[in-house]
Amino acid sequence: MRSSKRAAKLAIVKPAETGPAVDLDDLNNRLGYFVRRVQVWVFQDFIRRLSGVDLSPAQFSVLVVIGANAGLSQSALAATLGIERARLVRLLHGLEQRALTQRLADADDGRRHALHLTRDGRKLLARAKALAAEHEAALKQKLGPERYRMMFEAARDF
Amino acid sequence: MRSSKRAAKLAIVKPAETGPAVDLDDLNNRLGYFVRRVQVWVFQDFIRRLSGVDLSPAQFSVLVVIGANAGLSQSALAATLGIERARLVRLLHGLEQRALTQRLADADDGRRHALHLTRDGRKLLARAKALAAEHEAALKQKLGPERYRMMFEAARDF
DNA sequence: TATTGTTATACTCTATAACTATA
DNA sequence: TATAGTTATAGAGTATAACAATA
Repeated sequence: MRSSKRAAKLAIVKPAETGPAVDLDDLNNRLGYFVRRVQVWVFQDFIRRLSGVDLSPAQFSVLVVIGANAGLSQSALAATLGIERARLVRLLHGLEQRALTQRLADADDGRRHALHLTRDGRKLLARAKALAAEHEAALKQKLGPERYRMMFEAARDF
Repeated sequence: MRSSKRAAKLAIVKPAETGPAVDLDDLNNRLGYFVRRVQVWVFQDFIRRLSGVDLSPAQFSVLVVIGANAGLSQSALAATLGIERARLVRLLHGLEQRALTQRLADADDGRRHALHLTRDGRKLLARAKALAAEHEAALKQKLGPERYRMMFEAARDF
């Protein structure tokens, strides 16, 4: 990726022992196989680009949703993102230790925690959103504009 | 899903505390977010449908590729599927314990293992392929024919 | 020196179950 | 009874590093 220009120019770097090309057989007809490949690329690129703010895809999505829905409960957040409530506890614990989020007492329901971003959380989220936008542009370039638009239209609201 | 007809008819089952609908904010503009949601659904459905043959998506893909490329090396298999060589070792160990795969000595290169399916492996793979085809049909139905075709065209060969 | 397969480690994610406190 | 948050556990998946055997 990084040295694609030079590699294209030199071209003598050995084709990575390409070999006879492995047959994927039935996997060629399994959409899930290719969706997974896209997803793996997305996570790798996302993690790399957000390494400066040290946020995983899951942590980023949690901050985004809290930021746009201040005061929501952990259950609501977990259900929205498809994360297990049990896992969200540790996730929030990590974010809270970094002073990015807060769990406040919910006025209406003593069982619930009202989730909020701290001032630091809002600032970091703003930086993270900018990096996530760069990641999105990279994905668009990787797929090409047509395939990107097509996949978005097909996957939206799933 | 299973009781969608009855639920639509009764409708009194309480809308699962739908609430004010959580705002996804920027996530609505992140293709990776929706790709991940599709991928999670795919894995869950796949695992459930192949529970009878007790194969994970990774194990299935390994059997398929070995089946179509008898004698290939672990490195080639790992590179093809994007699996770490180290992880493939344990994966193959599990399949070998179930007598589904074999690691034979490679005639040309003493370092390599030539991977093969056993007779049981071929038989189980045939059953698994049929179940995977059912999963594919379910995914197509879940997405709808148009979105399925669109996503496949966009994701193919990624 | 580089590659193949292997072992080991650590961390994340997923899936459960069980517990508490509130409702 | 049911729900919200928590703790604990076990199994996958991921990412490394290091090693022996072979090239």
